[in-house]
Amino acid sequence: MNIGQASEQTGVSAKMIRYYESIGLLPSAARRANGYRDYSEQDVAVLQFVRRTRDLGFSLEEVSALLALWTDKKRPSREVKRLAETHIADLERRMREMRAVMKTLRQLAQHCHGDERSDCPILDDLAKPRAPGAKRTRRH
Amino acid sequence: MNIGQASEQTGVSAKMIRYYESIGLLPSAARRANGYRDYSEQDVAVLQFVRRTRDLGFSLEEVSALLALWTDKKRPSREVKRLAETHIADLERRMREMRAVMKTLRQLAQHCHGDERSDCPILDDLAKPRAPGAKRTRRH
DNA sequence: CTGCACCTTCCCACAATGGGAAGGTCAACA
DNA sequence: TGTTGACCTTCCCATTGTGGGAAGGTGCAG
Repeated sequence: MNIGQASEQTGVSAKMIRYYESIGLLPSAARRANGYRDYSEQDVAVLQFVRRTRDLGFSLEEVSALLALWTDKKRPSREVKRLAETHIADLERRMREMRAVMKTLRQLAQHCHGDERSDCPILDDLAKPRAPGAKRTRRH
Repeated sequence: MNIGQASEQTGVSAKMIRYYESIGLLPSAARRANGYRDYSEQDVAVLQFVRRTRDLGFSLEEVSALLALWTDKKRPSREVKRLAETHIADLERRMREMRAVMKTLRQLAQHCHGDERSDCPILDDLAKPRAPGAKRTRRH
């Protein structure tokens, strides 16, 4: 089947399918005489695997590792579990950070009257030097 | 003061200060005879404002809007509050998504025995077509 | 044969940030 | 005085995923 059909069946855009192939996440697709990529049901299954793991927030690098584990019939399930748990821990850390930020923001918003008047505790507070312990955390 | 001092006092890297200036988030800094940027206490206050709003997860675009509201003495506080609340709602949405994903992942991890054996329900499950209602949500 | 929908590759853009090269400047110290 | 090292300057490149679009080939339906 053409890349368009494969895209439709998996929810992965044609653009991304080509990109995944170009970076080596996926093996080179079979080609037909006219140069069009040709996808089998097997290929579609792999794309669905990628789609699903991406939906769960795994990075392409992690997807790649999971894919390798998936196709390696002899790997121990321990590795898979470790990957999943690392990812869960990461999500937990990010959620803790977000909770703290939301708490601050809610407090700020609560004290802002939000009307025609121009004095606004939110802005006053934002202008202060940063809170102790605030970190340069990169969200991904 | 030099950009290095300004960076140290605000926690914004010199690289980023120059970048913020280049994209127009900050006005062009004053220059000394030798071409070095020269920062006043006022400038440092603005940088601290930026730093703090960034820490709270506002995008540069949102920071830009907040900065404009901050320096416009006549703006109604309603606008600021709306921006903050939009941001809070966005964080809440993302946290809901993350919670759902974590629930799925925890269930998967729980059923994976995680030992030497190779059969692994995580991978089996990931290989299935995506769950109904799964969306292509962009995290930022 | 024409038109349209598809495919191909290639380059550009985004958000924010860091890395580093190549070169100018300044202060301190021998 | 000269050198050294810590600054500063601009400029380009990489990152992570994704989309947009150009320029050109293909295939099918009317």
